[in-house]
Order: sequence, then C-alpha cells, then structure tokens
Amino acid sequence: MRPREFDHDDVLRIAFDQFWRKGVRGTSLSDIARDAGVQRGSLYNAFGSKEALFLQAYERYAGDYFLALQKALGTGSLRKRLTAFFDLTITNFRSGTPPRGCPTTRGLMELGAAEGEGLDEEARQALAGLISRITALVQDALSAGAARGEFNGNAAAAALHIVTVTRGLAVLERAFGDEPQLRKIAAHTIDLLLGRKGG
Amino acid sequence: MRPREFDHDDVLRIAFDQFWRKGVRGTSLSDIARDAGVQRGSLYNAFGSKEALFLQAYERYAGDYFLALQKALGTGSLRKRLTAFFDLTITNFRSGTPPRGCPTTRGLMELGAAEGEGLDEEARQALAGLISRITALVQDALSAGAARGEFNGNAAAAALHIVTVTRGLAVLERAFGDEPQLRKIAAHTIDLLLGRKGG
DNA sequence: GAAGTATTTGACACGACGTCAAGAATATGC
DNA sequence: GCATATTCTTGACGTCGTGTCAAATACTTC
Repeated sequence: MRPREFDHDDVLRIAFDQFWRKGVRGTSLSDIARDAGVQRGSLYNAFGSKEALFLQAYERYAGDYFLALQKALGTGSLRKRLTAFFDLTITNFRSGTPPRGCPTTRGLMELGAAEGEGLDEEARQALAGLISRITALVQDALSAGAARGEFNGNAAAAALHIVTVTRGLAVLERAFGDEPQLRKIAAHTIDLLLGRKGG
Repeated sequence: MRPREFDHDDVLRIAFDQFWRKGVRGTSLSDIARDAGVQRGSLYNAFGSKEALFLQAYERYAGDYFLALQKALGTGSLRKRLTAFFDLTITNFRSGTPPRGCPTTRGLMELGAAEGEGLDEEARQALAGLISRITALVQDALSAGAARGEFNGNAAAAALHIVTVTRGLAVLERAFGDEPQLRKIAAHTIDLLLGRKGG
C-alpha cells in the first residue's frame, strides 16, 4: 500500500471553497487539482468523479453549517432565535468577496440538469436533506419557544414558511446582491409571524 | 444577401424549451441545432454565443409570462388576485413532464459562475429584471386591492415578501417536487398576509 | 447576367470530464 | 533484509462542449 500524498480533508475544503465561489459546473477538476497541489487523476482515484467530490465536500460544509444553525436557534426568546437564524443565514450568503451566495440553493438549481442520472439524484437528496433538517430544526424552535398559541398551533407550516423565505433570500441575493434588502425581508417575515412587538 | 434558412423565432422557442428542461449549462448548441434542423455554426452567426441565444430566448419567455401574471393579478378581490398569482406561478413551475421548474431562478443560480464576465452580467440583469417587474406588479395589486389598512400601508414590503416566497417555492420545487406542499405554502402565505378569513 | 453580400458549412483550436495502462512508493511475508 | 503485493500517482488518450475562421453557397441588386 502506497500512502496518499495529500490530506483528504484539505482537498475537500479546497474543493468546496471553489465550488462555492464558482459553482459546480464553473469549477474544473484542473482548478481544484492545481489549487490543492494534486494531480487530477489522483482526485478521480480518491473521490470517483466531480460530483462525488462535490457531494463529499458539501456534506462537510452541511454538517458545520447545521451545527451553527442549531446553536443560533437554541437560545433566548423566540424572536431572538429567529433573528439569530435569519442573521446567520444571510451572513452565510454574504460571506466571501465577492459574496458567494447559498451553496445549497446554487447546487440544487445547478445539478440534475439532464434526464435523471444516478449520482445527480444522490446529490439532490443531500442538498434537499439539509433543507429538511433545517425545517425540522426551526419547527422545534417554534414549538419550544411558542408561549401562547402562536401559529395557530401549526408550527410545521410556519417553519416551512420560514425556510421557504430563506430559500427565496438565497435567490434574491444572487439577483440583486442587496444585503440591506435581504435583512429587511427577514425582519418583515419575523414580524409577520410573531406580530410587530412581542415574541 | 442570402436569406436565412430558418425562422428566427422558431429557433428561439426550440432553444428555450431545451434550456428550460435541461438548464443552460446542460444544453449544448449541438442539441439545439439538431432539434431545430440548423447547423451549429449558423446559430453562432445568428445569435453570437450560447448565452446570447439564451438571453434572447429568455426575453421571449419573460414577456409572455409577465403578461399572464398581469392578467392573473388584475381581476377580483385581493385574495382572489393573490391566489391566482400563486396558482399561475406554481403551475408554471410544474408544467412539463417532468416538471421543468422555474427558468428564472434556475438561470440565475446557474449563470455568472466565474469571476464577473460581460455577457453574464447582462443575463443576470434580464433575469433579475423580471423579478423586479413582478414585484412592482404585485405591489400595484396590493395597493389597488387593499380596502383597509392592510400591510400597515407598506405594500412594498408585502410585495417583496410575496415574491421572495415565490422564489423560495422555485427552490423547494426542485428540492422535493412536492406540488401539494408548494400549494400549502402559498395558501399559508396568503393567510398570513390577509388574515385567515377575508381579503 | 454579373457583382456583391450575407449565410452556411466543415475544419480547427482549446478546454473539460473521465478512463486506462504503466510507473512509483509503501506495507507485508518469508 | 529482500521480494512481492497493493495502492497511489502520472501522463496519454478519447469524447464532447464552446467558439472561430475561411471557403463555398445562394440570393439580391445593378
């Protein structure tokens, strides 16, 4: 057995950085190979294909991001939690120079173009899976933080609404790049759900 | 002058059909050329580049779609208008077999991957432009249909919220393909804005 | 009918993905 | 300690995509 000449995790991080900045289709394995100081063929040997590499790099990111969201949604009043949730979401979309947008949304719209392939479906599930997990997380926070009968006892619908708005924010980020606008929409959404005062 | 051997508009329609189904990056000019019965080189001669062709094909679509939305938002009570708006939006996302999703959102996330090119920016503006125009349209409908002081006199924020939700619906469509879910979110959004009963 | 002009056509250059066989470097067995 | 087996690396190759160009073609106009 010959040992790897590169660190598996390093490559994953370098690859995801590129995927995030330039999109999956806009990133070539040559780019990643150059950046990581690895031969292109070695990437195929270690990860299988470009989409498989993206998938693994994405799972890495998704795990970290989910934990951060969990933390943001876990403390304080319901309004505080939702504010922290939207803040983290928007800050994430606007991170980097230039802002990199939402990798989940981006990947979701980018992949699975053709006719229904095998690996594409796996990637779609990974991306959609994070959205599902976030929705469940928000729903828990709503249920836990709902003192009175807010949401008419339907935290599931409210959580889905909130997550839908965040997906919309990801799209608007890319369309206009107007961060204050995104934050206004977020604040408006919270007010809409909790009322303009308490929470 | 030698005359064209193909119809400019036909090619635009055929091209957009492919772009819509398979995405911009997932569609090759060879595909379009074959489908349209035109030589690939002729497309370059007539439209300049793949993105320019997409841009022209998209403008065609956007014009038609905007008119349909205008019609949906122009009649009946405010609730009726919004219901028709969401219905048209979702129906559009779910048209085709398999459902093609939202071409605007898809295009927005797909394009402009690299570093800031020329034509990409033009396409981004075209795609973002439709979103802006739709927002203005919704805002007009809200202002016109608002009998009482709904939205606290802030129809702009409400319109932006609505459009944000539609963009989110486009993403969820692609993530889960669950049309009833989309319609539930839409109904929930309307209730949230107008209250559960009147409108 | 001849000249001019725009379109078509096919070849070309380039870059991307993915595959493969041959070479290189380490672990294991004797 | 050395040979062998196993894995990784490396470079060449095939295929397909975009975009360019010069030559051929077909119409319009004088």
